[in-house]
Amino acid sequence: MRPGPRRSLTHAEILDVAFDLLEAKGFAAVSVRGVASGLGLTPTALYTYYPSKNALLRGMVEHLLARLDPGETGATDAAGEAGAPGSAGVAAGRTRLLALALRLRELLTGHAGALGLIMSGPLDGPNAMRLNETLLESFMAAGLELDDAARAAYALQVYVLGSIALESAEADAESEPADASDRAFATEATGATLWTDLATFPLSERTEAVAAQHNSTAQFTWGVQRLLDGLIGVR
Amino acid sequence: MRPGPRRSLTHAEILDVAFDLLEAKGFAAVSVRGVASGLGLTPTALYTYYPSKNALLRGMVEHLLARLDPGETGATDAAGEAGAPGSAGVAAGRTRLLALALRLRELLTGHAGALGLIMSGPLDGPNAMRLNETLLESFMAAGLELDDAARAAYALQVYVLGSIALESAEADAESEPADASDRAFATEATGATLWTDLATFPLSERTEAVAAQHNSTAQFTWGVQRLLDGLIGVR
DNA sequence: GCGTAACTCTGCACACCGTGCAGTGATATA
DNA sequence: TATATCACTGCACGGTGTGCAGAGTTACGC
Repeated sequence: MRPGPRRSLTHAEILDVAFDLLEAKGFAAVSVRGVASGLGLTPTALYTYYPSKNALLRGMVEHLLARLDPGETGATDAAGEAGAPGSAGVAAGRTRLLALALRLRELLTGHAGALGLIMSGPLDGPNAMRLNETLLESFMAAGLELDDAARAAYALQVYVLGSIALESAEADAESEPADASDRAFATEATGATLWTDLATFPLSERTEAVAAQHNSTAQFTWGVQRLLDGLIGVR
Repeated sequence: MRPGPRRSLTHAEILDVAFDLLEAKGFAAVSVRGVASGLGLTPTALYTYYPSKNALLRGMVEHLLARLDPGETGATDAAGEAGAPGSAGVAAGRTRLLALALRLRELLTGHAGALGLIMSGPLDGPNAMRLNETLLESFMAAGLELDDAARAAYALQVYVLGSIALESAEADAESEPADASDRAFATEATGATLWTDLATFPLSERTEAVAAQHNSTAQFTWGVQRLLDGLIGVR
């Protein structure tokens, strides 16, 4: 056993406080000082547990992914091994993939600004690897060969994270009341084009109703389904 | 004409300095103070041009998107209008979509940490709208009906941005030399699982070579192609 | 049993951040 | 020419991540 006094906190306690802060006050409120004071100790004491704020954020990502629970591993196709995957295996794999995508989105949108966490580093923790492994299994159960499964697994993660990115970008803007003036400044900045009316873009105007629903679960599901169509489709 | 002294700077000059900073020192270096000093004036003077740092960032997004140049509008299918789109129109639409996706990615990856820009607010500037309109046109040229085109356009943007997100997350980590210790802390944080060897995930291990190429243009193109398969496919 | 090394945690400090506010000087209009 | 309006400066405030020195606690080798 190592010398020195015992630690007064567990990493789990720290992460819980961090997530409380994230949910209550948003991503910007997750500061070293904020978390530390929430735990009743000095900011620098936190550096005993995590070598940097970034490491803290990465720990949060893992903590989140630990709650993913990818379900049973692809035992269904373990029987059929190298044989041609039956259509039942394909359907099961696809169902599991959609469920994973939805669950992942749910986890990430549940905490405002979770995207900032993911951008704190690559997804290479054990739980992230577990997710990747499950995705690979599912895609192979759906009939893909190994290398394509790897690409497909990455593509699916890309889609989910991109979805979160655009969603949170829009969510941020809603909290800001100064829409018009901000936009005016921003567009004036480009020089040439003044602020253009929506009517200038006829197609965009006619799809306004659809665009308003872009962040809904239904349209997220639609997008994932189309992506899966392309990924595990005939070609 | 309004009273008061003339402005000494144009918005374009400000944005140029901001982009220089972005490319040279990364997203974190794009600070109000940094940009201001690069222009030879006081931080608060910048607030004459932009009401907030966020407005500056949004201006940068528009500046970037202005260089997108979506090419000629879908004049090819304007002739055939409501008639069934010929397979030539489909191919042309698809080609244009892929080109747009690649160009967008190129623009965003060209500047390190451009994702932070996009997350500064929704993509609702005139140039973003122009992009959206072009995407809608192309998807309709490829045979989609209006509402599906809207969903597809959003899905494609989601994919491109997600791709950038994961890419920049990995790029950030490469600049950090303290890999092992950071990771150790992060994974210890989850409590249960210690740092697990790659061998624990057999499929991930076998796809390591493929995963190493995830951020390449080739695999980005592969993903977009699969997405387009699903979006404009037979179903 | 005791020194010693290792460890946690505090206090202070630094450089930086976004931005509000008051003041100064230039400028076009009445 | 007086005045309102603008660009811009200087100062200040409260916040950020984190490096460094020291104080106190603990387990191990002698």
